Amino acid sequence: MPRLRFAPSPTGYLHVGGARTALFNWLYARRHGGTFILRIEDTDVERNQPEMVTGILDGLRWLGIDWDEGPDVGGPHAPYFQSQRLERYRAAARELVANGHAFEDEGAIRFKVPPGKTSFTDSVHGPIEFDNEHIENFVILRSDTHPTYHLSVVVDDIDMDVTHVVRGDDHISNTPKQVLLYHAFGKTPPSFAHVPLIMGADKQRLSKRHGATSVMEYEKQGYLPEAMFNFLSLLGWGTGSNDELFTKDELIQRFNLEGISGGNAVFNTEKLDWFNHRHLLRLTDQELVARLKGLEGLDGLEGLKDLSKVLSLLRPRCKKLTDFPDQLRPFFVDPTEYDAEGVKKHLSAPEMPDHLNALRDVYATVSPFDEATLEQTLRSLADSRGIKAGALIHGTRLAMTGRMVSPGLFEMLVLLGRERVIARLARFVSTLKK
RNA sequence: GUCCCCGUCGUCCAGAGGCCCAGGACGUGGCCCUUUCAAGGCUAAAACACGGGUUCGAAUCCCGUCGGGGACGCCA
Repeated sequence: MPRLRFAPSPTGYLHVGGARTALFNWLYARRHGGTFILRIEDTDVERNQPEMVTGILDGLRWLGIDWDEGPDVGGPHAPYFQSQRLERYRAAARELVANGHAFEDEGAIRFKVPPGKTSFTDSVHGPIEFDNEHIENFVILRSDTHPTYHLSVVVDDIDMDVTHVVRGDDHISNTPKQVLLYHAFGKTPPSFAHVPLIMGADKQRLSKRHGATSVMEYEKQGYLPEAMFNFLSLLGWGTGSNDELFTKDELIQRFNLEGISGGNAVFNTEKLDWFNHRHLLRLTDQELVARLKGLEGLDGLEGLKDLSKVLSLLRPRCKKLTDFPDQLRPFFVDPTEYDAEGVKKHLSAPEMPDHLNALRDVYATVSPFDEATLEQTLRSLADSRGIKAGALIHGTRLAMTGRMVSPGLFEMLVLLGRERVIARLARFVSTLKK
């Protein structure tokens, strides 16, 4: 059974690049019934920020990536924090010195790179070969007796029986050093898959100046984890088909290392938005309400009359969760202000208040109070008064929402109910007369 | 500078010698629907970096050039 790991160092939040790497590892492990390990590489005392561990864990959990071994859950190879395994690395370094594979140098221990070539087969890039003369005798144990990255990953990956290393492209040139270490320890290297990096719109490596790069930032902005998951998994990987909209399970079924592309991928927020919209549409009402919980201005959402109908009216108009509060407003409170431009555009005719009054009168008694009847009523009223139905519709929309844009008017009227419709019309007319 | 990776529409992905005068998606334009805004339907524009080979035949293989990215730390 394959064993894979995601090994972040807690020097910052979980960014989309790291998340994508974790995702591929997880997908592969789940696809093949393997094990997914989370290991914290916190050997750099200087840059390490312990509080970031929580941030990274939260990011993974939000995406729905769980781990079989690692922090919180433990496992047969605990501890999963490198800072707690220092003795192991020191022993390993001593072993290499004893073997003649490493030597002391100003208090540090360096690996003795042998002459020749070092090669490995990458699942994404195929065979890759480096001439050892381009590899310096690299440090494996610092003079403060902390291990360097190369030593700790290799020792841990050996100890933890890691079979597949899936990581960012930027590690390709580190790989020969690590392969050399495996050989020095008398072990066979795992298989490697180096996935392309995620770039910003300017094709530069993703960084703060590209705006949101933290996974949790996307949660704040109203993105769904399943949408982010779907989007990220298809950044640098293709299923081979033309379909793109997938659930997590579908992605697991399809995932394979061979489908990972060799070139860098640009993070396209517009496409993320589209994925989010589509996944939003797939949510049941219950799920949607649960996701919406906690957003400002949505107190009492669950008790809203005809909630399900209201939501289906708004769904096509929302890309993100954060779009809902604003769209939902008219269903919670009467408008207190009316779009000035809209009033000017649609209510400038002096007889408009009268028309709206007349509409209010018929709406007060019309029955049934349903879409078809309301529309018919409005249209024949407009007819008899010699005005366009559109004029009355726009005016009524302003009265109901205070705005120029809204979902379909008649659908809204029904959901608002006779009382509110009448009251809002009356209020709007009195405002107009002032 | 040295080494490594990569190079198909603006972007993501398909294409693993003839099925490709290159396909899907996002975005963009147009049309339809329509009470506004969305959504939806239809449709259009849009790419094999360049130059040499190999081959009856190349987006697909080889070489070179150019371009992009990455690595060259007692960071990970």
